[in-house]
Amino acid sequence: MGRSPFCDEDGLKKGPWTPEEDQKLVHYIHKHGHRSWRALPKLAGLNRCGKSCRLRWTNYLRPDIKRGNFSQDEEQTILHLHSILGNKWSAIATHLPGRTDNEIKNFWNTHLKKKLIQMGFDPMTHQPRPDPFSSLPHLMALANLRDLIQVDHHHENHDYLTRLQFLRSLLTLQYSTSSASNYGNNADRDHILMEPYFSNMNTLINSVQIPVGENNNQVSQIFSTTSQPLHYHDDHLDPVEVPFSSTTSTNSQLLPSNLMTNNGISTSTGHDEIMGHQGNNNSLDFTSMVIMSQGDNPPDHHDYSPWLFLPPLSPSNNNISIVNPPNFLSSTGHQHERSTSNNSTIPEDFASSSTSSYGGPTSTSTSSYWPEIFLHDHDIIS
DNA sequence: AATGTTCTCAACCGCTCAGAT
DNA sequence: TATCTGAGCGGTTGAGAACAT
Repeated sequence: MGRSPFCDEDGLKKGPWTPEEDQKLVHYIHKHGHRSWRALPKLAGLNRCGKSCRLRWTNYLRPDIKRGNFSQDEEQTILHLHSILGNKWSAIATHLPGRTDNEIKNFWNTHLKKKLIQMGFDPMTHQPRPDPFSSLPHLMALANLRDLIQVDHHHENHDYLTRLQFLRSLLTLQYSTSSASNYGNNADRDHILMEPYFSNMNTLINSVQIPVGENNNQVSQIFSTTSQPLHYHDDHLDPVEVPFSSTTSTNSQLLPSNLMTNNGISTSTGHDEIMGHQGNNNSLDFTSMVIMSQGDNPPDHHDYSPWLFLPPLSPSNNNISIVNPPNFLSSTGHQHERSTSNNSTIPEDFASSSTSSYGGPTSTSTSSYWPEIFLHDHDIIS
């Protein structure tokens, strides 16, 4: 591990230490101590800089260094101290005899941070993440999500069940990307994007109100088999609203590259954007995915917020459609009227079934600033 | 078995700060 | 007081190990 050997411009060696170098360093320090790290290498016969010698000694060669895995007690101590001190690794290390700041830092970055995230805590604040739905548009930007969502619906009370199913799909996605730790590929990126959801899974689940007296078997059924796909049965599932709050126009950066083409359409609603392919017939084709965000409502317009529809979730219908609010601005600034959308940003079969929801929040919406996501009962995977 | 991907952690880099001059 | 110097700290890197396909 570490770096390959090479020398700096002064001809001093860098990279991994050899056993011979270690021996020289240990021997010298045992005999003379290390009053001056700068002078030490020359005196010890090492072709290294003093800084490198100090690091090697303090992080590896020091006789009181403890090796091996961190114990449960040590782990708890690190978590506790980190919640108080933050990334003050040297300060934390003073409470863990035999452990170096570097070792603790590495342990934090490779284990404890992930652990906290998976438990639903912010690794920096150690607090549960607030507003679990706040980044839902980011979630929707993941094209593959649809392919991961499996619905098992047997119950008429589909509101909370659908929400749970939605969360269940998140779990699936989390499992599929949880091994990613770097930022270098799409899977990693997806995991990073999804992390707010993953990290908040418990909060998300707890946020779903299960009606008193409901049969919790439904719930346990959804979550009991996180590695098994659920199966979809019901043909008629009413829309369910999933609120989420505002995002910024940088959302477009989160879109899959296949939507960032010249055919891509960006409808700007002040701060927010919707992206999708321009398909045949000048219609928006969101068969791949759709990103949706909460738009501001300028005072002179009724509602600029686009509405995202996750339509017909069925094996026979793979479309994800976008339906515009009464008025919205295109990327060119042209204002579109609801009435001019015949040809057609609104799928005909969809428009009729969801007209009652246009033009503003429905009676069940909790906030006019919350666009609605309609999870329909045909789609989301076979 | 070969190849690709992810994880681990030793080591480096750049910066800050305290003490000396 | 201003400047210099060395030690230490936190963030980052990247080779090799471990794991997955």
